[in-house]
Formats: sequence, structure tokens, C-alpha cells
Amino acid sequence: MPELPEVETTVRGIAPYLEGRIISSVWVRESRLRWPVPANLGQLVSGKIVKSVRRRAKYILIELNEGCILLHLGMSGSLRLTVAGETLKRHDHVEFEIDGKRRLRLHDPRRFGCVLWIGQCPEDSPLLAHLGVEPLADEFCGDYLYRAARGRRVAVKNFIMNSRIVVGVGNIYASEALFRAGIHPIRSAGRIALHRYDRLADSICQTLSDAIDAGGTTLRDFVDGSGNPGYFKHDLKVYEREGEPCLKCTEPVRSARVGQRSTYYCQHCQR
DNA sequence: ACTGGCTCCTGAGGGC
DNA sequence: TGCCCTCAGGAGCCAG
Repeated sequence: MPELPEVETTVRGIAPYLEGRIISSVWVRESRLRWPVPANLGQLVSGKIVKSVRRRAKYILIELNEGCILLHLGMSGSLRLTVAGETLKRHDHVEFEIDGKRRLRLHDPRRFGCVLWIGQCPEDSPLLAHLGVEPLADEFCGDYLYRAARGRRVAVKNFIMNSRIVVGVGNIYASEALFRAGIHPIRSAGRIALHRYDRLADSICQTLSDAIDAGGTTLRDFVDGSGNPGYFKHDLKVYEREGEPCLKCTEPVRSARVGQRSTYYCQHCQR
């Protein structure tokens, strides 16, 4: 399931094959994604030059010489570079042809993803305008989290998964970062000291960076732009390890529902 | 202003 | 073997 590291891995993988090139054709085989793929997507982007491919939160922005393609992988999406003639798979919903040869193909079984076109500056679009800070940016630090948490009673796990506060921390990495920081996932966000937020910010940053270095986490079906899985799964300390020994203290890892999401933690190491 | 719950969707896995 | 049920999850949206 694509979280920030998976999206970053995808962007790095496809950017060299898109930037400076022309989108020659577009095929939309299934337009019923999270929001309908614009019926005139082909007209809007065909013949346009790709200026840059970048990431904001978990959105992929393909900026053209006119307008911008906004993509989201939802939870089962992946983007692959391929060539004409490669067998289409079920759920290959949208395909872009680059320079008349290479193809960029969106595969998304659960259709939680989206492919939209934005005419304005992408950061001003409603989907991006209210997003919080990037966890790998300089302004993300313990002090920022501490200030944002004043007066908040929500569980800290939900707090760090709130994209208006900080983007890109999904369910897997939220559990992992809280374990690394020694903070219990259901502790109230407003009742955590500054020095513990310093540690949490470091943990979030470190966990995400490690996952990017490993090419993302392939739990079930994630593959990067070349179709390769990620290897961070082997580095997960608590996620999906219920009943197995904590790697710090050997107590069994516990699981609980926090905000309708499965959450993993160590009762002994996290307070 | 916050917070929690609902919703979209398909495929995997378990029970019988 | 096959059917039914539950669960997984990103994030916008809405009601309280």
C-alpha cells in the first residue's frame, strides 16, 4: 500500500523517463476512480511537454508546459513504465504514451486512486491547499508538532496521521515511528512533552527515510516504477507482529484499534 | 474548532 | 470446491 516512501520511490523511478518529453497519447480504460478521470484528459495533455515530476504529500504532480496532472495511488495503485504491446492486466486503468514509444501505466485494483488535471498552480488546488508540512522538510521538528498539539485530545497516532498537521504518515509508519520514539499510540496529543515530540519528529523522519532507502514497503502489492517490490517490510519493528516478541524488551507486541485502524505497539516500551 | 465515523473498492484469507 | 463473511486502508466529507 503506497505511503510516502512508496510514492517517493515511484516518483524517483519515473521522473527520468518523463521530464523533458512529450505526452503523445492517453488511454483511459476505466474512468471510475476515486473521482472520475476527466473525459477530455487526452485533449488536455496530449502534445504537452513534461516540465517536472514531483511529490507533494502522497500526490504525484506531473507538471506540464501547460497545466498539471495530479495522481494519487490510493492504497492499491502503482505506476509502471512499460512499452507498447505489453499485455494489459485487469485494473490497468489509465495509460500515458511518452514520445510515441514508452508508456506509463496506472494499475489500481481498488480504485481509491485518482487522475486529475489542474489548470492552476497545483499548490492552490483544493486537494493540496490545506496540507500540512512535509515530514522530510526542515520546518518539521518537535517544536512544530508540540505547538500544533496544544489543546488536542486526539490520540497521538491519529494526530500524526492527520494530513493537515504533517503529510505522508500512513498507518504502517505511524505505528513504527511511535515505537521508535517510545510513545504509546493512544496517548493524548496535547499531553506529550516537547522533548518527546523532538524524539517523535526524529523517528518519523528516520522511519520514512529508511523506508525510502529500502525502496518502500511491499506488504501485499506495491511495486515501483520498474515493477520491483520494496524491502522495508523486513525492517518493520511492530507492524503486523502481534504476539511476536518486542525487539527491545521481548514482551509480546500488542495490537489494538485506534481510530478504526489496526495499530501495533509494545505496552512495556511505549508510554 | 475538534473529533470520530462513514464511504468509496477489490482481493485475500478464514470458516464451514 | 465453493460460498459467504470480514478485513485491509487514504483521505475527503459530514454530523455532532
